[in-house]
Amino acid sequence: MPHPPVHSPTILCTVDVVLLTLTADGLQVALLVRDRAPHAGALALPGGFVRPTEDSGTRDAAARMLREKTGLHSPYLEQLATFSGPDRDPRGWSVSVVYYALVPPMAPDDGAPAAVEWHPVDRLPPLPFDHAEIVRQALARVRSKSQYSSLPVHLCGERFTLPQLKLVYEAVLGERVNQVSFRRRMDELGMLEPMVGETVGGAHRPAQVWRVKEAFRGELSLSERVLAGRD
Amino acid sequence: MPHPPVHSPTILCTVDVVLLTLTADGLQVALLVRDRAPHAGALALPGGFVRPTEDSGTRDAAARMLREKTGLHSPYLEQLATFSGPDRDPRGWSVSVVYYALVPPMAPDDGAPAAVEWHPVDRLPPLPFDHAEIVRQALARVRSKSQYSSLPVHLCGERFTLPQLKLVYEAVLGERVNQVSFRRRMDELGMLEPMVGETVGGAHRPAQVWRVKEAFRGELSLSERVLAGRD
DNA sequence: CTAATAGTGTCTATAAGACAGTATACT
DNA sequence: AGTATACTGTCTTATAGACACTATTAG
Repeated sequence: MPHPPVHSPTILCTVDVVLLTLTADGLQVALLVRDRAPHAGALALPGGFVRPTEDSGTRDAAARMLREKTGLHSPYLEQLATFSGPDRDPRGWSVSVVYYALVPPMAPDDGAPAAVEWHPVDRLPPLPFDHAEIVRQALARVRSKSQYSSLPVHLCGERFTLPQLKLVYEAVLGERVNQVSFRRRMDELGMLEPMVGETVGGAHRPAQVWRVKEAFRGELSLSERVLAGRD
Repeated sequence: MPHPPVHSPTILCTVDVVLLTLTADGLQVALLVRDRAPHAGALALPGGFVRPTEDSGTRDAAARMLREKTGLHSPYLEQLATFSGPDRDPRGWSVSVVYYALVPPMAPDDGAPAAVEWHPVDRLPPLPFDHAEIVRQALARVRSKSQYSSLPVHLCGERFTLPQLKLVYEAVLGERVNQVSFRRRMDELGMLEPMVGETVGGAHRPAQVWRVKEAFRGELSLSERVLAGRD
């Protein structure tokens, strides 16, 4: 049986994850202090080697990386792209399959190891490898997909109000969203259901609480049209 | 210096290419007869092992694969996704970074080795590995991107008429395109320039010949809106 | 002149945005 | 009652599609 070119130098096969959340300070990306060379001590994306004995695929490896390194489970985990080349990792020719994940903002000690540092995506520290470029592409993807899909709901908790969700879209897209159109679209998508009777709101008229319908949980709703048109 | 887990079984790192063209019989995908195990003799996507000593990245490997196996150079070559797992290749745990390419229909003996077989995408023979799924995803991507970008121009030759280009969009999208809207959009994109004086057309009014402007060649024009609305 | 395709002008339908109104809480 | 926010009704504007008209060629 013919075999791969064993005479060739080994290719390092890794997975990296761009884990994003949204706080009052905008989109944040999870960074970890690397505990080993190369770049020991530096802040970098969670990642590591694929383990053929454990992982059933790179997606599985990415989920494992999240679990082991951040203590998180993200229901939304999607492949971004694969980065490769002889120079991106000083250890040798490497291939990194990159995933991105979106999670709701966490309570301060919500099981996440203290090692996780959240950094605003527009004020990142210098990152090792090609991680800066990877984050840039992840952001572009998230912003692009948010135009015509329900992606941003993964940045909300399980229950949310439409004004809250609108703010999330605005934060991700970086521009104002038309209130009337936004509500029309969310209605047309048919993806949300009101928690009847449940409202939240402090000093003024309380807002209806919604959640994603069972059938739509875990996957995205795609729209033919732009979901969040400008105001 | 810490090293990758050398005790782990090797991960096979490969590249596959979904090469598409458009003929009167619709979208066609390039298949090659495999000359070695596994699946020797079967029709499969062009692909092979990444060669760290030769390739500067997986994109480069994909371009090499195209060149070596089909004799073609495709100006449009984009990463589709990466497929991985223990079972997709009988030789072991593998990662395949898949690219897709679009080329104009070729003259019968335009340098392509005889080994290249073009098959209509909607009537493919059984394919080995996970190549059927890969082709499916490539088609979905191409159709999706054609909605709002100039992608289909890569299926035309260097010069084309607007009626021809409209037919290409219709073939890719699988639905009729509104003539007036189509011309409006192509005009607004500002990507095409007329070859003044050049027209083609047989028995009736000849059509203006166009080409992609220098500045837009090699890259896509993206539109905020749907490029090819229904008729 | 006819036929057939290329290309345009313009009306209509649809969808998005603006804006102002009503609704409902807390003070 | 006042005020601030939630939500809605409706007018205006922008964009897409339908349709018919003109343009240009061959025969």
